[in-house]
Amino acid sequence: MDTNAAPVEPAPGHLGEYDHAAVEARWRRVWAERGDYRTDLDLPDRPFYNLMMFPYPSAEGLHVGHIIPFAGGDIYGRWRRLMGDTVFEPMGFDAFGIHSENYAMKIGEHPAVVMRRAVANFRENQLARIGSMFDWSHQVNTAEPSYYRWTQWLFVRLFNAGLIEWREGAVNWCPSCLTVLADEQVEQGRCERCHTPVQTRYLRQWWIKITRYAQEMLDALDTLDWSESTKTMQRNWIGRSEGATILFDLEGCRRKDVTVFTTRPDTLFGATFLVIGADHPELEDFVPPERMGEVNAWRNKFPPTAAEPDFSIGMELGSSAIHPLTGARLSVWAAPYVLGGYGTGAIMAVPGHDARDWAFARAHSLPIVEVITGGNVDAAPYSGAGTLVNSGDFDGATSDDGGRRIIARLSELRRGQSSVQYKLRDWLISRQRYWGPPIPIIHCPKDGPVAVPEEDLPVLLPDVEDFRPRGTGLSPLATVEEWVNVPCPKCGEPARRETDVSDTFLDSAWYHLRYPSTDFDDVPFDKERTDTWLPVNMYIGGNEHAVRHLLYARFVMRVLHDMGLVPSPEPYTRFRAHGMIIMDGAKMSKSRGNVLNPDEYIERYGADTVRLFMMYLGPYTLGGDFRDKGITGMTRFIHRTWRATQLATGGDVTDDARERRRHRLIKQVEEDVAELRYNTAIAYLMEFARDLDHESADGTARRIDAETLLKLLAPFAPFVTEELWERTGHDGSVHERGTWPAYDAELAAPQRATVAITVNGKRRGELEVDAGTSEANLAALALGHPRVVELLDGREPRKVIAVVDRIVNIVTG
RNA sequence: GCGCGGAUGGCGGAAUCGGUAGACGCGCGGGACUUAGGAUCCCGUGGGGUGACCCGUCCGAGUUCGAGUCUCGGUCCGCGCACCA
Repeated sequence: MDTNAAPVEPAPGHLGEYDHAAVEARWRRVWAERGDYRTDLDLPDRPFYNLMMFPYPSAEGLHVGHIIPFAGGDIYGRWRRLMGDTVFEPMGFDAFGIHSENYAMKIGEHPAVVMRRAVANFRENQLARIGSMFDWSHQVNTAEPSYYRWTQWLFVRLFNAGLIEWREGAVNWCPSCLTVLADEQVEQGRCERCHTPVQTRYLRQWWIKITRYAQEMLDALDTLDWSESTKTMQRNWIGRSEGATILFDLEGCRRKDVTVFTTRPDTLFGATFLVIGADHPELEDFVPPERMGEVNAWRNKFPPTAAEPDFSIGMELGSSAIHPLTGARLSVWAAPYVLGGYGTGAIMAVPGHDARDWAFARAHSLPIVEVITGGNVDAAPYSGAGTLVNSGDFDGATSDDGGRRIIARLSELRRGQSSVQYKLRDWLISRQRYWGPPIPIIHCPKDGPVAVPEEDLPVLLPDVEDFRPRGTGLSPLATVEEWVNVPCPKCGEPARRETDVSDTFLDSAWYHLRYPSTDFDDVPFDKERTDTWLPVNMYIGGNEHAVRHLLYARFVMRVLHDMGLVPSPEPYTRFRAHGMIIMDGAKMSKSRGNVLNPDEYIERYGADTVRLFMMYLGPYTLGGDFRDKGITGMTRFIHRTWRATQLATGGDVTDDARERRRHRLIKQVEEDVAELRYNTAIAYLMEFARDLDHESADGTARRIDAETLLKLLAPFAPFVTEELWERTGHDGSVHERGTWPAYDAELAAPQRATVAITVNGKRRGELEVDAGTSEANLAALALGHPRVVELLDGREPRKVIAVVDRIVNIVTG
């Protein structure tokens, strides 16, 4: 065969030009008109809820990074549909929140106006073009009253269940955003949105008691089919740690005693002082009355949320504590290095065996005692295990055993017990901002905080002109007198509305419940619909939401399940975190100025090409480097498919080798798509398309191979495959449910095998054999191989290892 | 600091249970067709020698007939958490 000959081209015009813009516009229109992607939610055959994290509609629009979840999730959904599932794939908008509000302020427009414009742009100009089969008849928008009415309903239900509390606490205050931030919105002491150093304020706020579910949520992680990285992050965030609580008596202050938490009860005899968190809500109770003023002045002097720990900051309070076993008198300190919000907010300091306590003791000339052998505590803290010394009766015990015995002794004295603590904190949901759902509470002078009756919901967000935050600790809503003043729902006396709005994460914590029920306005989620569709079968999104959104959503689902309102305690059966797309080795972000708009790529190459290209960049769950150079490879692939499938008109249907090749392809693509290994699935399709193209050129290409290629490619490139399906004479859609080709495992298995021959581990030849040729036969064939005979030169091999279909290794002396 | 990933040609990445390293694509080289091509198609492409040979998967040890893959030690990169007692 002349290898340089170009394939025979058909007469010009025969195939038509591939015009991606025309093809995609046409099928977008046809699909919309026919309602191909409207799901019958009431009579699903095999319901499959395929969800992708919804975006917040920023004014900048989508960037190429968004294609990853939206196209990647859609490919999976389209595949499930071809496999026979009734796939529900909705999309919506996380439209409330500080981010949208800040942008509105920047451009001096009302957030509602900005939001409506951004949503329209996202939906009509961007999401609609990427070829995902979103069912827009069930769109969700968290900023619409028809949605946030039910967010408020959820708040009321949580409140009535005793899971929401109004209490004072040290909170993170962003002096630029002029609002409270949750702990997880603070990054290294700075606001995650504007990077301003965060301050601490003491305010009365609304908290959701998520900590009650810490253990349950930790345990249930084992039952979830989620990305391991995500589960690990949740485990770390929940942060279970085991240890003991120990009671110390106090003298010289209002409090009689204090409980501390430690993970090292074996070091109890090394405790030489106590430290109370500087942000402890009841710090004053630890201070002798005459020193109260001095301590408060000190406490207000420094920002407790410092970026870098500073162990020189601390103050001796003047009261003292009594060691529960030795009776020794220990000094009591306050310092910011101890967190008022974790454990009991107070610690016993064991400077010999804890690095932080050691640094503090050194800075303040406090005694350091060795109670565990293994280091030199004068030179450095030793935090490993060892043998107890200077510990009275417990000397000589190991750390483990000593710890257990000390807890037992404390227990007898009613001075301590083993204990479990979690890093997870309660969820602070108050925001002193405008652009969110008003918290549905009315404060009555007589009845205290009263939930707005469910029939009075929604509490509409009043339309105010000046929505900018005040910085007073009060939301802009507080200035709307006619809105704030209402009668108490309980007693009818004059009362005032809560003026804070709730955290955006409350909106997104339950949106998966709303999608199937958007056509119900009397309930947040219809029972039957919810039982049919929940939990979500597949959820795809970024790992940046691993611990907040995903944890809150799990919490809400669990609570609703305990209330008997939803069929499962977990919202998402399967979750996969997609990888991050980087650009020139750097994360894509606005601040780097390397955010790419997908519109121009779709315009230029078409959505099919862009989808394929993005999925081909690297392993889906690891991400990859975006360099648009390689996109031409995808254009070639689609052109090749365009040509090859239209020219494959007949062929020998019974051709055994080609039939085996076809079955093998189906198996490979199916197995890869099931595990989101899109890059390798595409590689197999390209290989197949290349072969088919060559066969088309010499007129032997089989129609069934073309059909198979179109079916397998359909989830990746929905437009062009649909067009070609029609052009190759088919009625109906290539995406029709349940039409994925089946493969025969026997046919998919290779029939011939190339077996390598190695001598002492070095490759010296190969054998072409029937697949499954026995080890004995392989060994015999290998020993008869001329090259092997030559190398052995009459010597007897010491050992011959043969592995069926793989290798023969001959070992000589 | 702690936790979790990762390191393979010029580049992105393949490689099942430990069994032919480099699938597929980009780029590059050569060719075909063209007035031209940054269009399209075909062939080649880890490095070195250029005869069937040697060297090659971050570095160093180890286990094994055989290691990209397993074990131990180290380096570098990314992500997450970061005073959590």
